[in-house]
Amino acid sequence: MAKPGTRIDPTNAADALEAAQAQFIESWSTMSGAWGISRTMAQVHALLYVTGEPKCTDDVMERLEISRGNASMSLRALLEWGVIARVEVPGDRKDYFQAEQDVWAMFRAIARQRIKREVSPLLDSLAEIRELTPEVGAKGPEELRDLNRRLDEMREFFEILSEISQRFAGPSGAGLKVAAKLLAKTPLPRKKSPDQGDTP
Amino acid sequence: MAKPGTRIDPTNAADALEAAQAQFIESWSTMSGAWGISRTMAQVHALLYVTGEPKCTDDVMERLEISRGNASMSLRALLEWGVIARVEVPGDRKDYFQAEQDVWAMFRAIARQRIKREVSPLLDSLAEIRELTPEVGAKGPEELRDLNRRLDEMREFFEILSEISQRFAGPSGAGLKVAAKLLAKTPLPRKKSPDQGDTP
DNA sequence: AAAATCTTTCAGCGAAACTTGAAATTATCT
DNA sequence: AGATAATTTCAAGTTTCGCTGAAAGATTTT
Repeated sequence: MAKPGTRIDPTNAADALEAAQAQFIESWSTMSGAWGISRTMAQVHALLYVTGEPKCTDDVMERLEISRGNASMSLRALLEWGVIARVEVPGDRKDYFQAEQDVWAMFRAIARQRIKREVSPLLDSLAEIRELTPEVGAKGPEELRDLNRRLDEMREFFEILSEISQRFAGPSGAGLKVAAKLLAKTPLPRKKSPDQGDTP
Repeated sequence: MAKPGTRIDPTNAADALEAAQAQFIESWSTMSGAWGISRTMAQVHALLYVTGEPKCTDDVMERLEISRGNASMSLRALLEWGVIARVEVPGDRKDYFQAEQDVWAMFRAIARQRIKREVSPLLDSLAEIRELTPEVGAKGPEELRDLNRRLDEMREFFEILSEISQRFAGPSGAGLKVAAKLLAKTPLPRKKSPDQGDTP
C-alpha cells in the first residue's frame, strides 16, 4: 500500500492519506445511483475530487485498476456532466483532468444535467398527454377532468423545480448556498412532529 | 384497447382516457432511475396515481401485464417509500392500494427516503474517514489538511441538505410548496447569463 | 380446525448494463 | 509526410439486476 522509500513518520501519514482516499472513493461510488451515473464514473470523480490534483487517463487506470476504455469513457462522461475539466500540464502532451473543487458548483452542475435529461422530457410528455384529453366542450366526463387535474398538478410541480434549477443551478448560481443555508435555518410554522417512524 | 361494449360517443372519451393513462405510465416509468426505484415500481405507482382509484394486486397485474410476485413486491416497496397507502374497500377482503394524490407530499416522501438511504450513510462514512486523518498535532502535512478541508466541505453540504429535508420534507412539511414557489420567484443578484450551452 | 382465499418469498432465468482490450482514429512531433 | 503518442470506439465477454411462477405462509370464513 505505502510507497517504498518513505521514512518512518511520514509513512504513517502517507498511509493514512491513501487509506482515507480509498475509503472516500468507495463511499462516493455507492452514491453513484443517486447521481444517476455509473459506479466507475463515480469512482473516477471521487479520485479526482479527493486528491484535487490533475490526473491523466493512465493515472486513473492505475489507481482504480480499470481498463483504458473504461477510464476514457468515464472521463469523457464526467466532462459532459461538467463536474471535471480538462487542464493543461506544461511538460506533458497528455490530457489531464481535474475535478470541480466547489461542492456547490458541483451540485449545481449535476442538478442542471438531471433537469435537462429527466425533467424536461417529462414536461414535454405531460404536454403531449394533455392534448390527448381535450375535455370535449365544457362537459368532459368527470374522469377526464380528474386526469387533467392530476397531470396539471404534476406539471406545476416540475415546472417549479425546473424554474428553481434554472435560477439557482445556472453556471453562476451565486445564490444557492446562501438560499440553502437560509432554508435550513428559517423557523417553521410550529408543529411538533420531528419526523421519524418508518416501519410502523 | 377499448373495452368492447362501450357505445359510440363515450368510446372516444374512454379511449382517450386509457391512451392518456398508458402514456403517462410509460413516461413516468422512464423517470424510475431518477427516483431510485425500479421500472415496474414506477409503472405501478403511475397507474395508481393517474387513476386515483384504489386498486388490488390483480388489477395491477392485469393492467400492466406483470406477474403476481412482481406486483406484490412493487406494491410493498411503494408502501415502504410512503407514496401509496393501503385502503379498505368495504365489500372486499383483498388489499387495496391508493396513491398519495398530493404531488408535494409525494415528493417529500421520496426526498425523506433518499436522504435516509443515501445521504445519511455517506455522512456516517465521511465522519469515519475523518478519524483516519488525525492531522498529527497542528503540523499535519499539507496534503492531509487539504483532504480534510474537502471532506469537511462535502460534509457541510450534505448536512445542510439533510437539514432542509428534515424541516421541509417531514410528514407535515407544510412549508415546502410555499418555499419552493418563493425560490422560483425571488429576484436574483443580476448576472445576465441565462444558462444554456452544454456542448461547446 | 379445515377450507378457501389472498399475500409473500425466492431460486432460476433472461435482459440490460457495464467492462475490457485491441483496432481505428485523431493529434503531435521530427 | 512519416513516425509516434494519445485517445476513442466497439464487439465480445462479464456481471448485475429485475421478473417470473410456483410453493410456502397468512388470514378469514364455514
